[in-house]
This record gives sequence, C-alpha cells and structure tokens, in this order.
Amino acid sequence: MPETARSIPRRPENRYGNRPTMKDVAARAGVGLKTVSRVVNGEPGVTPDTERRVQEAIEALGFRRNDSARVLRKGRTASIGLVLEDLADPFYGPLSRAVEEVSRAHGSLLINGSSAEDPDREQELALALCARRVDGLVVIPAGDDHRYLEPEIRAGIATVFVDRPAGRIDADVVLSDSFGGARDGVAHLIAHGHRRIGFIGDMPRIHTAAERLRGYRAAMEDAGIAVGDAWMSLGVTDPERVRGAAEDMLSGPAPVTAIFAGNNRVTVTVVRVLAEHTRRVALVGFDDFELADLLRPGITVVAQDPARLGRTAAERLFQQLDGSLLTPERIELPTRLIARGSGELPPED
Amino acid sequence: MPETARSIPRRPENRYGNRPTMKDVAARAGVGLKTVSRVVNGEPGVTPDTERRVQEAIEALGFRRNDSARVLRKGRTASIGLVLEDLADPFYGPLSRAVEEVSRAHGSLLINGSSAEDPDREQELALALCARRVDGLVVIPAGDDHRYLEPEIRAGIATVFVDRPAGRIDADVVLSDSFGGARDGVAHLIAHGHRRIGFIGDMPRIHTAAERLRGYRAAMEDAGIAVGDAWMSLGVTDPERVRGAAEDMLSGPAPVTAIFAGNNRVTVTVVRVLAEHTRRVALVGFDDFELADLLRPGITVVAQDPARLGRTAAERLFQQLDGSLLTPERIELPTRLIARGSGELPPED
DNA sequence: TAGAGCCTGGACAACGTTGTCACAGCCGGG
DNA sequence: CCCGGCTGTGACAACGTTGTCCAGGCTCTA
Repeated sequence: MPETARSIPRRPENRYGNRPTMKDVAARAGVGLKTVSRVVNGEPGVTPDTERRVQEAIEALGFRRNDSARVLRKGRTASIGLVLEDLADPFYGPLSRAVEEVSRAHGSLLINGSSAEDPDREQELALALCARRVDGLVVIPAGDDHRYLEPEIRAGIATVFVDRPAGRIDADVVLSDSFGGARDGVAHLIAHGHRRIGFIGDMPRIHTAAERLRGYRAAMEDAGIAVGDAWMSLGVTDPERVRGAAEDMLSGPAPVTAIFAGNNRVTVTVVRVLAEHTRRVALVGFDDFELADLLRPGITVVAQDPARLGRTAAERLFQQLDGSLLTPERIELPTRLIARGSGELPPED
Repeated sequence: MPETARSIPRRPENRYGNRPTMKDVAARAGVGLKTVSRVVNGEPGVTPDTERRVQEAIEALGFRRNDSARVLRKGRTASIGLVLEDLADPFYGPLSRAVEEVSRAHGSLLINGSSAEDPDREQELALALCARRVDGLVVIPAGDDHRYLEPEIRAGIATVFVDRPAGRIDADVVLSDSFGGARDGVAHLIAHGHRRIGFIGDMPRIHTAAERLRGYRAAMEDAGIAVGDAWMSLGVTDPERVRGAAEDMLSGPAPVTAIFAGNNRVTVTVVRVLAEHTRRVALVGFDDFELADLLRPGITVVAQDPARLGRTAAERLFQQLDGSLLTPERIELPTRLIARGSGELPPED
C-alpha cells in the first residue's frame, strides 16, 4: 500500500529555500530538540560527548538558527532602528557610525533608513521599524509632530531623538547647541570688525535652523546692530537658490562684508560663489567639513561633533533599555569655533 | 469558589511591554482572529461594516502587526542586509543610499553594518544577517574568502558583492574598472610630460588596490618607462604613513614629478603634503571627492560612480529574488577622468 | 543497599501570525 | 421547494524557537 501524497503531513519545501531546523539537527544527532537549543545557545547541562554530536550535525547540515522564531519567542530583537535624514550626507556618516558602534557593543544590529527630509516618510519608516519590534529607535526628525510614536513608546520601544527635538511629545533629545554656536560664530565676525553680516539658513520650521537664526539675531542685538532687510535668507536649500541669495546680499548699495552660513551645504555653495568674486568677504559656516582647512583661505566654522551626538544618543537609548528608566531629558552638546582664516578677514567695502 | 492563580492560563505580561495582538483586537471587535488578519492585510472578503468595527478596535488599542511572527509564518522578511566597510566613509554614503532606494522601491528595509575592514567582523555580520533571514545580502568584501556564505546562498539568500570581488566562491559581482581607470589616469600624467610618477595605494590584498597598481604598471609599460624602486608605496593607509611615503618620493636625487593616489583618503593626504611644498607636483587621484574642484589647483581625479555601483548591485539582488535566476556575472562599470588642473601641471624638476 | 539529591535530556506548550478548510446563510434556477 | 454555488466568517494547525517541567539514571551518604 503506497503512501499517497495526501497522507504525508505537508512540509511544503520549507520556504527558506529548505533550511534545516533544530528538529532536523536533533534527528540527525539522535537527541531531543531542546538539547540542540541548549548547545546552540551555550546553555549548561549538556555532556561534552552529546555536545560534540550536536555540533557535528549542525556542521553537516549547515544549520543556522532562525532568529525570527527566536525573536517571536523571546520578545527582544537585539536590533535598533535609526531613522535619519540622508545616509549620503557626510554629516550623518560619523553619526550613524557612532550609533552602530554603541549598538554593536550591546550586541544589537542596526536597521536604518532615510526620510529624505519628508515627514510622512519618516513616520512610515519609524512605524515599519516598530512593526519589526526593534528594541529601540534613534530618530533624526524630519517632521515636527511625533505623537504617532506615543503608542509605541508606551508599548516599551525606547526612543531617542537626535540633532533636532521631538515634536509634541516628551522624549529624550540630544542636540548640538545651535543657538550658542551661531551666536558665537556671528560674534566672532563682529569682533573682527564686521557690521553688515548676512545669514543664509534652512527653513525655520527645522528647529536647528530656527535656533541658528536666533543665535544670529542675538549676536547682532548684543552688538547693537540693526539687521538689514536684505541680509537674511531663510528656507533656501538647493544650491542654485543659495547662490542667488548670496549674490543678492553681495550686491546693492550696502552689501554685506561677511556671511554666516547655516549648515555645511550652504557653506560649500557660498565658498563657490565667493571664489568668483574679487572682493574678499568673510565667512563662518555652521558644521565642519572635510578639507575646510585646505581651501585658501581656510574656512572658519562652528563645529559640531556628530560622532558624539550619535554616541550620546545611542548610549541613552541603551540606558532606557537597561531599565535605568530616567525621565526624558534634553541634552545639549557644545560647539567649537575653529578659526581658519575665512572668518578673520577684515571688512572690505 | 474563587479562581486560583493556577487556573488562569498564564499570559505573562506579554513581553513587548504588553502590546495588543490580533487576538485582542478580535475580542474587542467581536470577530474572529482571521478576520482581523484579513483587515490588516487588506485581503478581500470582509463586509464594510465588519471592517469598520475591526479598524476601530485597532485604533483604540494601538495595535500594530508583529512582523516577527509574520516573517516566521511567511518566510520572507522583506529586508536586505548591507555589509560595508565603513558607514562614515563618504564614498559609501551614496552607495548605501542607492541600495536603500532600490530596496525601498521593492518594499524592503535595509539592515546594515560596518566591517571596519576586518574579515572576521565581515563574516560575523553577514552571518548575523543570515540568521535574521534577510532575503538578500549586498556585501562590500573585507576578506578574500567567502566560502562561509555557501550554505546560505544554497539556502536561498540572494547575494551580490560590490566594489570588490568575492573570494573563492562564484557569485554576482559589481565593480568599477579599477585597472582601466588607473591606467587612464597614469597615462594622462604621461601625456602631460611626466616620466617619474609615484604610486601610493592600499594593501594589494585588497582587490581594487591590486588592480589599480596593475593599471599603473600597465600605463608605465605602455609608455616604455621603467618604474623606479622608490616610486611605489603599497599598503600604507593611515595618514601619517601616507605622508611619510609621499615625502620620501618627493626627496632624493631624482624625485617624482607626479603622484597617482590610489584612493580618496590617500589623495587628500597627498594634497596636504603638496600644499607644504613649493615645487609644483602633478596629482591624479582615484575616486572623486567633494570640493575637489574648489582647491587650487583643482584636483584631477578618476571618478567612480558609487551611487551607480549601489544601484546596479541592488537591482541585481532583486532580480535574483524575482527568480530571473541569472547565472553569476561580473559587471564592471566604467570610470571617468575629470581634469581639474592638478593632473595637467607640467613636470618641474 | 536504600534513599536523597543531582545531573542530563526530552515532551510539551507558547510566542503572534497566516494558510487551509469547513460551515452557515443566502441567492437564483430548475 | 430543493439544490448547487457563492460569500463572509471562524476554527485550527503550522512556522521554529525557547521556557517549564518532569523522568530516568547516576552518585553519594547513612
């Protein structure tokens, strides 16, 4: 009596391309399922001899534990998510690398994605990561309303925001001191004799951009300088428009003699524009960038420490996970002014 | 008779901090488990009225599907892994961003990690990703033996290597034409009159480094120039030693009049060294980098297209997954010489 | 040598989801 | 009025692992 296909409990080709499971290993080694589990996890209570047999079977079958099942059972995924603005932005390289290092030190993997500065995409990404049940989330906000994360946080997903604060929820935040940095940078220009100082920055709906603008205003006010109508350019971000904004400030009857650039992309564009002018215009940029010291003159910058931002955030995340359940806090890291020449040029009319 | 604790089927605080499950949603909506599943997955066959009730329950409880369980059941994780050398290296930013974009277009998440150029760490990472049952793997090799991936590939994990070839296994590979690029770059220097040309590159055990060296030798040989003993520096990689190597080539009785730099980190260091010398030395670097055009002179480079590398690799990966099960192939992308000044300087003794 | 205690190993349920299948109710045609 | 099919719904098993618990065999002591 041949067995019919019907009578065989279907094992439909095991969709991971037919991977061996612990059951298979157990059968081959002639031991129980749990014993294999113990060997795989290095749990005690297995005779050396049994262990060897199991190891051989694992080797022979090419078994690798299925972490999905493990996660389902244990509830911890040993992975954290990172939502950033753009993986390709050099500012975020060291930041994510630092997050990764800390994560690795805690035995976690890093899952990440770019929001491309789009709030909807940020939300979509963050929630997808939550559906994977990452243990924690490091978010560089694109949007300004993060209430959508409330149920997740309540459900125990650790969360830290970096570089920009969270919107409308109470959460851990790690920031650079954008206000103070910008104020110092502008004050530096003022100290070198400038009065007509331009500011080019990102959209003020971005917190850091707003803070830097505030720092600019504060420094000007401290020096008793009234800000000219045409000295500020807000919300321009693509190179062409930054270029236009810079040209505008540099022309007219009373052109600026110095420019403060709100982030490194703006700085670089401004450097290009200034290279085309004969008049020497002073420049201080927010954010350091590679080769800033090699240009002539070197570019004076207000430097953040992206690696430290990332490290601090990630460490805070794992503190949350360790249960040292601190109340949400706002951590501001100091910036550092690096004088390289461009910020020390005297005014030239 | 009060129920005793024993008699209650244990629901031990549900370790995801107590997340609602489909069961909870079903109970609340007064429907069956499977109906909730149907609603969540947008499957047909649910009355609008029932669907509304379920949606309300989902909303009220803050339910989010547990993808771990889903993965366990379905066998596809909708995520791919990327093992790269260093997240913080600007060369890999656009590459990983491109992989991410393609991945996203296919509805997959990206999990990544840095090997830090350490073969063991590469293996550890790749296997950890396999244990998570990523659907596919994009690897920038650090090591030169990838046989450890054989069981995984057999088990159905799609795999593509980028930037450097796989070692000792037959797999898809996407590369830049390092040999041709280096040959062209060196030929460019020769065309501008140089005969004594130095080469500073990475360890020849790295395939790209070896290929670039080969390109250098080929160009020199084509021009009938015998390579001087002191003209080559291989395997130096940290800035201090690159600096030393450059200084060595630039001193002595017959110093080089031009340098070919094997990758962008070397190029940048060489730029720094040359800036300290009065003698004008020509320079061509492999890899483009931001601001190369702003330096004086601008730096002539052999440019790769990292985004295209990443995109090509990721697309190939998803082709493997789609089942258009092409045989492993080696794809070489062309490089492009960008003349900016430093490579066109005439020899100066 | 019997009993207590320890050590090794295995049976079984549970994690939260989805695929399979069956069933109830309804409709229209014969 | 009956029957076949169609539609919406739910019960149940299975995915691969780990935690719990118990059994059997061993050693050690009285």
